[in-house]
Order: sequence, then structure tokens, then C-alpha cells
Amino acid sequence: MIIKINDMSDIPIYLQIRNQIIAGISEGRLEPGEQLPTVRGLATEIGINSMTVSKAYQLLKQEGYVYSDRRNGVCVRRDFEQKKYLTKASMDELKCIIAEAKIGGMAKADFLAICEKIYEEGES
Amino acid sequence: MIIKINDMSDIPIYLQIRNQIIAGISEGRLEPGEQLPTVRGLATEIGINSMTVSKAYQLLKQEGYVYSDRRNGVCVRRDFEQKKYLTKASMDELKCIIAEAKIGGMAKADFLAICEKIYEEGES
DNA sequence: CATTTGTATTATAATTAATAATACAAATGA
DNA sequence: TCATTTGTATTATTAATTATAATACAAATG
Repeated sequence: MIIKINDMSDIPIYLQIRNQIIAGISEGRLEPGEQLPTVRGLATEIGINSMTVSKAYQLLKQEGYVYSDRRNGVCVRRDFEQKKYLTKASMDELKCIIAEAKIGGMAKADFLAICEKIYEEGES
Repeated sequence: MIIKINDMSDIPIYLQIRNQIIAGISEGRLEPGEQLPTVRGLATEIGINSMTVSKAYQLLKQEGYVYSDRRNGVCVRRDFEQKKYLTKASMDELKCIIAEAKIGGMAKADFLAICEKIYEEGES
């Protein structure tokens, strides 16, 4: 699992890590049960502090994407909670994105096509 | 234009303001050429500092949603830049939202239905 | 020419993000 | 048994962001 940090981004490092791991799980590059890089290993690899990686992992754990035990490190969960609805945060962000798209003149069909393409990307 | 601030939100106040104004424009509650609340007026109304409102307005201005002159205040633009594509920021957020939805087991059709509903909401 | 508008300036406080240096608990394998 | 590796906890510090505060300025209008 290769994590790439963008120093120019306004997104905090720990969130960039979180987001990329979620993307990895979604695209099947990270399989259920697979161990994530160790906290110290990843921190060294991308040249940041261990606690920043730990913060990302704890968030992922809290959100139900991974679990951890002392010896086997942090691993991708095997049984993801099946949800019928998007989180409130996702809904709010989605509304914002769609509002901007509408103001920019993007047709509904075009927006849906983009979503469809993203959804199908890296389908396993 | 009524702006409602959520103090418990982790989204900065100036972004909450920005987002709600974009939503207002998108839904037609704010019409092209219409003047936004004055910086001081809105600040007083929602009980925050003027500079926080100013920061939101400057962001909206920079993004091309509004313009300002000294006497007429800040107004909604009449000629929005028509864009074929989403911004990189929107694409990244959208990818993240879709990744989370997929992991949660949401079918593509269900996700698209949500997007469609949001797009059509408050259509003028 | 006073008033209202956005904007600029400067200072400060509060919160968040990131780093740094250790230490601890648990489990494993040699 | 015991050193090693794992995540985690602790404490301190720095940097950056967010928000407030108090003024001041420029422009336009009535």
C-alpha cells in the first residue's frame, strides 16, 4: 500500500492517509484481513511523525474500517457494516458538490455519468 | 437569506457561510444580481465577527460566485463561468464519498438515485 | 458631507495539526 | 525466558488555522 502525501494540499496529513486507505479498500487494492503498514514503518516511509499515522489509523478504527491487535498490527476489517444511507457528513458534502456543479451549468446527466464512472473505477 | 451556524460542526464558520450561500444560489433562493447581507449586518445577526463574514465573501468572490463594489455591497454574479468539469477538489471529495458508500454496500443505482434527488431538489 | 459599503491592518486568543521523545502493554518467536 | 515488534499513551512544544477585537481607510451615495 503506497501512500502519497501532498504537502501543498489543505487537507491535513492524517486525513490524506485515511482517505487513501479507504480508497484502497474500496478499489480492492487492500483486501479484507490484510495488514496495513505499521505505524512506525509508514511514518518513516513518508517522512512524517508516527503519531500522525496513528491518528489516521485510530480514525479508521473508530469509523469501522480497520481493527487492531498488539501483535498483528492494524488490519482491514472483514465484515464491514452494511449501511443503507450515506452519513450526514457525506450528504452535506455531496449537496455542496452538486450545488457547485449546477451553478457551473453541468447537466444532471453529466454529473451522474461522472459518478457512475467513479463508482465503476477499480471494480473488483 | 438566512444563514444558520452550527457551533458543534467541525466545519469552520466562514466555510459554513460560503456553503450556504452557494446552496442558496443553486436553489434559486438567491437570484443573480441580488445583494447578499452586508458584512456587518450578517455578523451581527448571527453573532460573530465581521471579519469572519468578510473571509467567506472574499472566498466566494475569488471563486467567482459573487462580486462587490463599495456602495452596493456584495452581489450574486449574473454570469457564472460555465464549466465542463468538476474542480479537482470536488472530484477528490466525490471519490471519497463514493468509496465510503461502496464499502458500506450501497449499490451504484442507489447512490445515483440519491444524487439525482439532490440535483432536482429546489429546482427552479 | 455624513453615512454605508467592503476592505486593510494589527494584535491576540483559541483550536487544531504536527512533531518530538519516551514509555507501556501485549504478543510472538528465538 | 526474553528481546523484538506491535499499537497506544503521555507530555511537551511548535506551527498553522480560525476567530475575535478594535480601528482605519477608500469609495460611492443621497
